[in-house]
Order: sequence, then C-alpha cells, then structure tokens
Amino acid sequence: MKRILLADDHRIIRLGLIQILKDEYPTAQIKEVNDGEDLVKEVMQNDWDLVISDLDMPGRSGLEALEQIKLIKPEIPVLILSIYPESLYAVRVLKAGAAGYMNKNSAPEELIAAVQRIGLGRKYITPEIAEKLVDIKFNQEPHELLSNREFEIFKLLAWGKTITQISETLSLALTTVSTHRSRIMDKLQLSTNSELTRYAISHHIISDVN
Amino acid sequence: MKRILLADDHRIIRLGLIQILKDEYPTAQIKEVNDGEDLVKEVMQNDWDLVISDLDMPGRSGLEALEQIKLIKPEIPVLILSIYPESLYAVRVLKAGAAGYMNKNSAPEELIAAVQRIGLGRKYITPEIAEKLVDIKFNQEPHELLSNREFEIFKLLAWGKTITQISETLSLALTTVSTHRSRIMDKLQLSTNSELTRYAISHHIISDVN
DNA sequence: ACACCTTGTAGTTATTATTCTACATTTCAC
DNA sequence: GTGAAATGTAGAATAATAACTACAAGGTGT
Repeated sequence: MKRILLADDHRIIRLGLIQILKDEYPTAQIKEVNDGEDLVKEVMQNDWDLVISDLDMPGRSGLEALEQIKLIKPEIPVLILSIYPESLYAVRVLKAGAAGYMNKNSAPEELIAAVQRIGLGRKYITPEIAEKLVDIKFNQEPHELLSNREFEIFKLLAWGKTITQISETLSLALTTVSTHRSRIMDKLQLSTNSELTRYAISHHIISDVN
Repeated sequence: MKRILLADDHRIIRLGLIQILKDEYPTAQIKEVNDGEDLVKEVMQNDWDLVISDLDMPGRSGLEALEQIKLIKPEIPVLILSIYPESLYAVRVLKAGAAGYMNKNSAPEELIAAVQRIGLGRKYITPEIAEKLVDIKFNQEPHELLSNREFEIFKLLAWGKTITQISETLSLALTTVSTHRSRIMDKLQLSTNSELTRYAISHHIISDVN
C-alpha cells in the first residue's frame, strides 16, 4: 500500500487520518484533497492504490465522486468515512462500489485493519453493516425505498432548502427537482416540506438543530 | 497554556487536534476523553487551563457538559468545536458560557489563534458569529416575540399545514396568513417552512412524531 | 395626550412550485 | 434475456405562495 489519496473537507480530520496512516505506513505517499471535485480530478490524473473519502463534502458529494471513480477507474478501492452511523449509509455506499464504510469514531486500529484488507482487494464490512445487509429485505423504512438521487434531494428539502436552491446546487431544472420531490412525497406518504422535515428528524436522518 | 483537555467521540479528530496542538505547544499536557460524561468528571477531578469539546457526543452532549462545567468551574475557558456551520448553534453555545465556537473545517492556524486568545481570558468570535450576535435579543427566545395570532399560525405551519389550509381553518384571506408568516420568519430569522419546523421541534413547541 | 410601533387584515403583482406529460436509461423480476 | 417498472430528466401549463403596499385598531412610552 503505497499511494493513498485522502478526501475530506475538514482539515483537522485529514490531519488525524494522516497521523494514523503514517504511523502504520511510514513510507506511504499520501495526498489530500478537500472536495469531491478535486478527488475525481486527482484520480483521473494520477495513479493511486487506495482512496479514502468523506461522504459530506461541498460541491460534488462523496457518493457522486465514488460513482465517478467507479466509472473512470473501477479497480481503485474506495473506503468511505462518515460521521453517520452505519445504518444510514453503508448499504447505499457499498452498492455504489465502495470497498468499505467506516464511521469516524472508529478506532485507528480499525481503520488500519480496513485499509489492510481493502488493499488486498477485499471488502471491509463491519458486523453492524453485515447485520443491516441481512434484514434489509424485511422491515425496511419507507425512506430506504428512495433512490440515491431522491435521498439526496430528500435531505436537502428536510434541511430547509428550496426547490430553486436545490436545482441550482445540483444543476438541474427546477421541474426535475420538483418531480423528484413528488416521488419522495409519494413514497413516504407525506405532503408538505414540513412533514418531510419532521419525518427526517424523527428518523434521525437530520438533526433538529443547526 | 499548559494543560488542555480534549473531548470528542471521534478518535480520528482527536488525533488531528493533538497533532495541531502539539505542533504549537510541544510541552503542553493534553488529555483526551470521548464523551460528555468523562469530560465533566475530568474537569471536576483535575485542573485544566482549557477545554476543547465537540458538540455531538453520545450520552451527555457537549452543550450539557458545557453547562455543567460552567456550574462547577466557571473560570475554565471552553472552546466548542462542531461540524455544523456557525449559524444557530454558535449563539446558543456562547450564551451557555463557551469562550468560542469553531467549525471543524477551520484551518489549524485558526484553531491556534482561538486557543491563544481564549488562553488570555478573552472570547474568540468569528465575524460570522459577531454578525449573528448583533441581531439577536438575548433575554428571550425569539418565538416569545410572536403575537398570539402569529404563534397560532406558527404552530400550524410547523405542523405542516399549507397557507391555503390555514387560511380556510381560520377564515382569513390567504395573503393575510402569508403576511403573518413573513413576520414570523422575520422574527425568528428563518426562511423556509422546513426551517420553521426544525425550530419548533428543537424548542419543543411541537413534537417530531405524530 | 400624542406620536410611534405592533398587529390584524387584504389586494395586486411577482415569484416559485406543482402537475401533467414525455422520453431515454437503468434496474429488476422471472 | 426480455418485458415491465423505476429512475432521472425536463417543458408547458397551472396553481400556490411571497413581496410589496396599505390601512385601521390597539397598545406603549414619556
């Protein structure tokens, strides 16, 4: 494991990651980027053995970047880090081609274990995720029926973004965003944005504070 | 600045913080705890010159821990770190006695600057927060400024009712309801119904479940 | 008592969002 | 492997909402 590419918009977290990785792999070449845009660019331009990326980044999100990477260089293993619990994202992320999903409060040893395993071309699945994968078919929550795009828009709506703002953020026609919203409302059996926000808060998808 | 106490449930972030602090203060004594419970315990048992704490921690949150610390040893300066933007939280945190509020994607230099200043017994306020502080009245919650009519409409909006539904329920022109809504948004410094809903839930004005 | 601010109410106009429709692409079930 | 359903996208027409403006009534401070 020689060349590792780190993507996270929080410098403090990047420093922590570098610390952990350098400890284990003193000779590794590590490069940091701070958003999804630069991540994809870097992957296109240079060769990397492993990508470790955050999920929430300004501009292109980690999930989008992951999808891009899988298109360009599907052989590069990508480990996704996030502050969110495994239950919320892991399945989605693994489905999109990530080699692993890890919560940011994992122990450094666990990170190293994941890097190790992923470096061998395998997937790293925590017990929590494994469990989730098992009962996913059974009692799934309505919001798990949302597609990635829908879920993305769902969160922005829950957060209080307007259709117009979302269409700008995602560079879509506002009617497109509106259509997605309709389908979200249908699937979750809701009708107003406020109801959607309550749903998101009560399901711990967003927090009730800023 | 000799004895620094760090509280964050993400080990990776703690490592990053230690890296930054050790760089600037090689001789500092730094201790880490990983939740609010331990933070309060540690503050009670030993003497610290500065506390740096995350907001989101399992069990007792950073905000609760902060309030506890201010009761026990009000002279210890506390710097709050969070992944959330400096908007609504900063004010609450400062009101609770924090010496500063910082976003986790701040540059390390900014963190050091904050530590420096706070170590001198001063407060560290970013320009964004300063602006926020100007237009907020500290002595009462914003929603207490609402008139009865406004509060009535506020609750209906938070609950997810549309302007049209409200105007029918209250037998008012919908422009009237819309005007009330504008004034509510003004007073609470909000802009969308979803934000209003989050406000209402976080202030326990409505519940997040049906 | 007298300006001044807040509140409750709406009309007109401007902005924003929804609906309905459509179509290409992807995914899924069998 | 193929047909059906879901998904991502958006234009045109329509509906809902917000902004701006206005004004009367009720407080409030001095």
